Amino acid sequence: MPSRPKRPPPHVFGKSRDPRTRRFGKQLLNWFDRRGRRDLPWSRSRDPYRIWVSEIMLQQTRVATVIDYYRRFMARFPSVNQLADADLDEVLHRWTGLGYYARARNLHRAARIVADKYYGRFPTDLDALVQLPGIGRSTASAILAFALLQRHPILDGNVKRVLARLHRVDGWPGKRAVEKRLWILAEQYTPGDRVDDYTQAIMDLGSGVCLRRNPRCGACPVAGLCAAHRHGDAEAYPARAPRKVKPVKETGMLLIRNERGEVLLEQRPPSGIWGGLWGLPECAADLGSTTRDFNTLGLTLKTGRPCEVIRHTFTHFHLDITPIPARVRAPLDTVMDNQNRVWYNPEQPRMLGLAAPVKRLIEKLN
DNA sequence: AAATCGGGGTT
DNA sequence: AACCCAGATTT
Repeated sequence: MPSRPKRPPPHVFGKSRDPRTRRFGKQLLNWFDRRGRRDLPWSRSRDPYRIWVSEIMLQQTRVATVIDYYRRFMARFPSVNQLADADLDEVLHRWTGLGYYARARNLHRAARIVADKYYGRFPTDLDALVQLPGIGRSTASAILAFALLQRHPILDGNVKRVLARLHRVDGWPGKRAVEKRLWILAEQYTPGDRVDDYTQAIMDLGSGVCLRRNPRCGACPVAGLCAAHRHGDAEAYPARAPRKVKPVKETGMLLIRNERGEVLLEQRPPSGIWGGLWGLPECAADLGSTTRDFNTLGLTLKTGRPCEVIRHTFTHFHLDITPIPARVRAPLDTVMDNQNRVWYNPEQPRMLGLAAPVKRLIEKLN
């Protein structure tokens, strides 16, 4: 555990900040001192590893869900070296239920880089941290602010909302110009003194008070400084993304059972949809009942009547999946490539990361 | 059904 | 620099 660094003296920063900015920080920290949560497993930690894992988990999941996963994850991988030594499949398995497996893969990759290149110690400058997979500017800043009390602004979804309302920033934050403006505001407001508390406070304000809908402006410590609150249109900020029509794509998924009731899974290519996860072999959606050779699988299959289509929706398209049950009639000469294929027993799930709809389909087999 | 969200990737 | 993409959950 790294030793706790001293806080920079207050006079180093903050003297030149304008009164409004300082009032914001003061009122926010005051609120945090009274209402802030400090009882979470990663709260008050100065260990970059613990902070990093919590930040990655929290990117995609709410606090209440993260707590248990975080405890288990930390119990199994107490240090970055132990995470680096683990098999990816086990890391993915421990992640099952949190979703967003790409982040677990990045976590594992980054752990190996930290272990190999930095001898298990996290880099202490922003640029080096941002080089690590899965760590962008905001996450890197949060790690350095919490672990080393370095003054860096963060800009996660909660902070974006707070700042967009505070200054009635027009436009969708997905646009470069809007995001840039928000980063400038974030930089302006970030204090040198108590940067860790400030960072936690502004995130908590966004997640607990400055809600996307029905913001609790009555409970907000900085409502008096908020332009949107003054105009009574807080909910209009930040502007929402322009929406588009989602195309529908179709695929068939083979539920191939063997005589032991196991189902055949394939590991997907490392990039693209469900990258690196295990899934069912795909085929044409309109494959009828038939017996035919599947040369790529090395099997002769008898496919049955297709099951009901399930729709899985991504940000950009709908995927209509037709599950097609199948039995193995005979192995072909082609050798099963054991690296990428596995017989999976739904009764005794193995340590594999499964794509969400695949998991649903397999669970329905029981 | 729509909105959400930081990071990665492409042009 | 200015986009688009992935993925799963909540509302």
